[in-house]
Amino acid sequence: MCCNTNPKYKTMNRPTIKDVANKAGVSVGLVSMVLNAKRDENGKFNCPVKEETAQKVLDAVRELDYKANRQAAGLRRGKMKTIAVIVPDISNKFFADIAGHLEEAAFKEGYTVIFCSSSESVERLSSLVDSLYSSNVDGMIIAPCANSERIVKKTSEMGIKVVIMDRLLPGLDHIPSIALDNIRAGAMAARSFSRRGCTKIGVICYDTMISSLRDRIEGFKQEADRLGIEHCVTFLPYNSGTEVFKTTISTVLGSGADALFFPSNNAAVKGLAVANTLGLSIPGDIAYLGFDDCDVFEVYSPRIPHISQSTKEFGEESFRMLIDLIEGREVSSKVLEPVLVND
Amino acid sequence: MCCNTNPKYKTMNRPTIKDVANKAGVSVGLVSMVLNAKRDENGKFNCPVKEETAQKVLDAVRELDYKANRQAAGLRRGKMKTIAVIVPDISNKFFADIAGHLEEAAFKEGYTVIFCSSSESVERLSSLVDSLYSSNVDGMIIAPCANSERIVKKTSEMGIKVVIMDRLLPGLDHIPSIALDNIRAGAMAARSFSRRGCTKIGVICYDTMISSLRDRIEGFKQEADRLGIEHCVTFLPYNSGTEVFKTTISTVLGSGADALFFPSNNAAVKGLAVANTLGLSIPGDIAYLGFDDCDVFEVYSPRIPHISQSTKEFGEESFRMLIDLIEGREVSSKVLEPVLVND
DNA sequence: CTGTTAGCGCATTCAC
DNA sequence: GTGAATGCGCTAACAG
Repeated sequence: MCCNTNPKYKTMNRPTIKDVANKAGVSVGLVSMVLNAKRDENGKFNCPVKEETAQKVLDAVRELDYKANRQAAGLRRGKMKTIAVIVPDISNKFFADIAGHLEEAAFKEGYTVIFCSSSESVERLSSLVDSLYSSNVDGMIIAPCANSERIVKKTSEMGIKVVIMDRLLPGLDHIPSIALDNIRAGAMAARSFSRRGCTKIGVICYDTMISSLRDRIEGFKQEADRLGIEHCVTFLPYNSGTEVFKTTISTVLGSGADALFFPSNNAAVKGLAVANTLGLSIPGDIAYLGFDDCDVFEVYSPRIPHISQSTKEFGEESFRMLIDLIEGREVSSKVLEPVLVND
Repeated sequence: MCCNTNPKYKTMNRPTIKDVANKAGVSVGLVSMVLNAKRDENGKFNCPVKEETAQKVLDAVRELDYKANRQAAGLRRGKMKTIAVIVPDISNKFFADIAGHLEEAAFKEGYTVIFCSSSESVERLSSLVDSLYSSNVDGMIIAPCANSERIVKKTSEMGIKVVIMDRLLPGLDHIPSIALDNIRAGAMAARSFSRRGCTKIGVICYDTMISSLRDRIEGFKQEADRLGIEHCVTFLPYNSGTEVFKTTISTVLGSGADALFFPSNNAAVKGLAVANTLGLSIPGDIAYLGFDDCDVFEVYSPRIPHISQSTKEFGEESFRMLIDLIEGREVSSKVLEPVLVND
């Protein structure tokens, strides 16, 4: 059926460009040309091939169900039309949503996206970068985990096009990034509680030292101080269990807090469940403010106020930035605006 | 710095195997040999190279920070040491967990895993398969969406090694699959309610016609009938909003049901939130049974009973099956056992 | 033990 | 407009 019958190279038995050329009665060069030619709005090829020849090629392609080998093309061209996205935790809804929008945007431009999860581990991130580098991806969008500035720096220095997402890294200002204005988000939170007449706010979050969380808390503190609102911040070990949340929330409320602010989605959801367990009515007994667009916030009755970041913007913009970078255009970092929902 | 200075081929300016060979003062063949040789437990190479030469190569690799080009290797070898996993929804915790375990298992064997999400769309699945096929992945693990038997069949016929996961497809018994004993899971649910003294059970789920859901309901019905327990099943449009859940649950309970069974995780979580909103106490007012290991089930007080499938087994076993398939070994389909938790 | 070399599938000059 | 020839980085076969 196919031309590649040389038993020495037991490559998959697929139609190659040569098979197409044979079937169409033209040369491989022509086939390649036709297949890679851009078509204008009328469907005409804007390359020097006879319309008739092009049709023969297309027919052969269809008959053989030929699919180009991206590997060979990439090898020859030096570009794979593939980008990789590395997030700290693909099971986090925020990143999963971004992944969806990113894929959407990339698909439209003919790019393939590969998703990987670093599991908040520097070692895993490092090994992922190596593997993806070896696969010749054209670029990477990285939401780095804590303490990964060395890896990300190295990645960029290896010549890989990199866009940093969601979390900023110290000392890497020269690498384009896209992140929320987290300082502003924190301030927003403080003002929201102020409007609701709260007097003492307990802030609860995991103690992962990532910039986004740090900035949210920093922004919150500054604005709360300015507004003269009392507050206390509690850091919990990463992925603490229910019991830890329970005692923490009890303690915080026992100390006189009338409001809770969870500056990250997972903590906010867990906190909500625990508040339920403790028989707390929201907003009856305490004011609450979560982060990101979690289903539960909308499902709750009444809806839970939260600060939202646009996963659509994150996905689409980060992709655009990376493509600009890959294609040699000037790219500058981007700051997204937080939005208060259900306030 | 590197050898590839031919401006005609503007491939990425990376060290190639040739650079390593030059630096080490040996031939490219030797470098390839050393780099691909397996090492026994003592770290010795079990291939005919002098220990000393091997060391020279390794040194050169380290100095140049050389990383092999998998593309070229894959092209030449006909194998990419890469598998793809396509799930209907990467933001579903069940699949996200499987993804984690799969990656773990694959990593140990030197395989790279690519995750993709079909968004429950046949068209998206089809385009993903094409793209992955073009990338020469060695095999795919597919959790198919509804009505995708044609695509999966075609994929398998194209010569791609395929393992079907989680959901079975009619007429594709010749393709190895791994799935839960969903009939049994359904029966388990019925018996759980029976033990708890429930008399009428409302079953609520999305109306996606996938085998897993169908079987769970089928198994439930059979066993409930055998036990003489009343039941009624309500199908909701896929991803229905809160309001739909609210009215449905109200209706079901209004009709005299004293228990709710949600045979899929997302519906179970949403149902739980809505039950909260309605002021229902669980298990005080109604008995509840969810599916899969969702955080909220454990966070709730008292814990919510649910039927669990081992994502670890799914991940590890599906990978093992695919590798066996790729390496030409005999592979037979696998059925996993459900486990009742918090009962 | 080690060097040499062909060719994987494709894109791209350069002739004609 | 089209065909032929070259080489991307690598592995595997073979020669020495």
